[in-house]
Amino acid sequence: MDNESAKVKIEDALGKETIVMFARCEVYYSGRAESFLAEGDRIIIIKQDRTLLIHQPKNSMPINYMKEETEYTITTDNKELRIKARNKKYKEDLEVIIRKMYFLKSKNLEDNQRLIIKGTERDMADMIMNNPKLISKEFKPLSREEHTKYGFIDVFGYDSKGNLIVIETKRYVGDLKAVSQLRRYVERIKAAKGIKNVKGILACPRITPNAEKMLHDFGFEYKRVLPPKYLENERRKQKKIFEFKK
Amino acid sequence: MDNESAKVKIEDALGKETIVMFARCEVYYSGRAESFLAEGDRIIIIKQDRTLLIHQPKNSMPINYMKEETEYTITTDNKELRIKARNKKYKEDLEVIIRKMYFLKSKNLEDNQRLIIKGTERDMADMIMNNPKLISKEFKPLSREEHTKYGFIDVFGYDSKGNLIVIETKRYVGDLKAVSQLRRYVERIKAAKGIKNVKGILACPRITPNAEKMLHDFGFEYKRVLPPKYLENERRKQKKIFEFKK
DNA sequence: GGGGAGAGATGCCGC
DNA sequence: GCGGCATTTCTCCCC
Repeated sequence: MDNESAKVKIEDALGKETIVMFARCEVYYSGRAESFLAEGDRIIIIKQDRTLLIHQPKNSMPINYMKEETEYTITTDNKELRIKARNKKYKEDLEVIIRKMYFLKSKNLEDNQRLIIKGTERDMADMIMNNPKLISKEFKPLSREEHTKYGFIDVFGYDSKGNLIVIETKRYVGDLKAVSQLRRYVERIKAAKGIKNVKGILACPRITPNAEKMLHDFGFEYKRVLPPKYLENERRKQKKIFEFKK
Repeated sequence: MDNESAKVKIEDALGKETIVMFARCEVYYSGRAESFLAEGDRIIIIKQDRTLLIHQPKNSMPINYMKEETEYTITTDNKELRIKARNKKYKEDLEVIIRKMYFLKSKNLEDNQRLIIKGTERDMADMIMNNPKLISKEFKPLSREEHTKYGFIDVFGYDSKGNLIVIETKRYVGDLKAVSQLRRYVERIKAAKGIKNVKGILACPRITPNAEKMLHDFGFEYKRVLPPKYLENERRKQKKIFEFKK
């Protein structure tokens, strides 16, 4: 395909059809950072919302990209096709210099579906609210997403001894960051209420050794809790996979 | 294209060529979480390293995906083409049920280039190491990436009054997390060295109000520092963009 | 729009 | 492999 035809095709499709190209190109980016990618073969996608994605033939992340509502200027001569992309909102500029267009295709795609997802940290906190015994027999939950100046508490409550309880949940591994987060909330609650009997609990399936050490240094507790999806997996181990489908 | 031909094309290209499809499909995923995506038009990509990407016609993130080294099983009948993807390492499964294959293309792409990038947090810390006056006239840097049990310190040093200095850098906005991080390091240094005269400095272009409050609560300092790329931008404001293109 | 935090985060580096 | 952490993070929610 010659450069002039490619230019026309892209301009006609922009904002109406999703465009996919295989092309040999180099890429310049300037915005939140600055980057340069030397010549190589890539997949270039311009979506219907004017999102730009440039993918190398390996790895899952795009090597360069621009967000939705980007403006495009296409220029061409005998040797090159240049796609200049500018996003005013994010103050970003990107230029693709295409040295060889192997292939270009565009099509209007219709898709208004949203992903339905289960097994998130939110589900985990909800599970604890609904079944506080997962933390302990004494735990009484009060609220979810309690707002403090120093952030939001996942689950907030008290126990039979009159202690306030701050719970931070993690769906996978509790790490140093999670302990820091918990500490911030516990101290904020102590300061805000002017009391000292506030306990911190980190609820997650696993914890790193350093995080556990730090947790104990500050007098907090680790409570092993599995996210809801694992429980479901337990229940249907004998059943076949994907049975959750709707 | 009939399902049987598509199946053969995909099987032939797998691991050798990058495959791009426009297809009407639904998607099931089970692994770290579980998800379902009802029928719609999407771009499906299988890269040469067996990475799978499914993109809707809007937004920059893939709606579903599988990592490199995924194994594929393609099955078909008159009505559907099913792509079953399994990743043993990450214990993830995904299934794409294609109801309409609009288009399929594959090609071997050659690309061994790596992105050259400037203006990262690492560059910012390096800049402070090389030009400590950006922090203050008294600051003397000692090391980058100093390791402690509670994490790595971006820039570590001392001042003319004999205080140790811990600097945490952020390339954009300093937030509560950044202050927590700084605090962790300062306390760790105090504990490890058994001393009290350790100062914490958060070096970044901007800081959130709550973070600034927390910073002052703990006796730390905010030092406004711009990442190197902004400085370069200043220098070449009159020049045309993309001149950095090395 | 800013602030705060999760994400099927991913990717990088170090041990 | 795990740990710790930045990311052109992105996305969502709430004020």
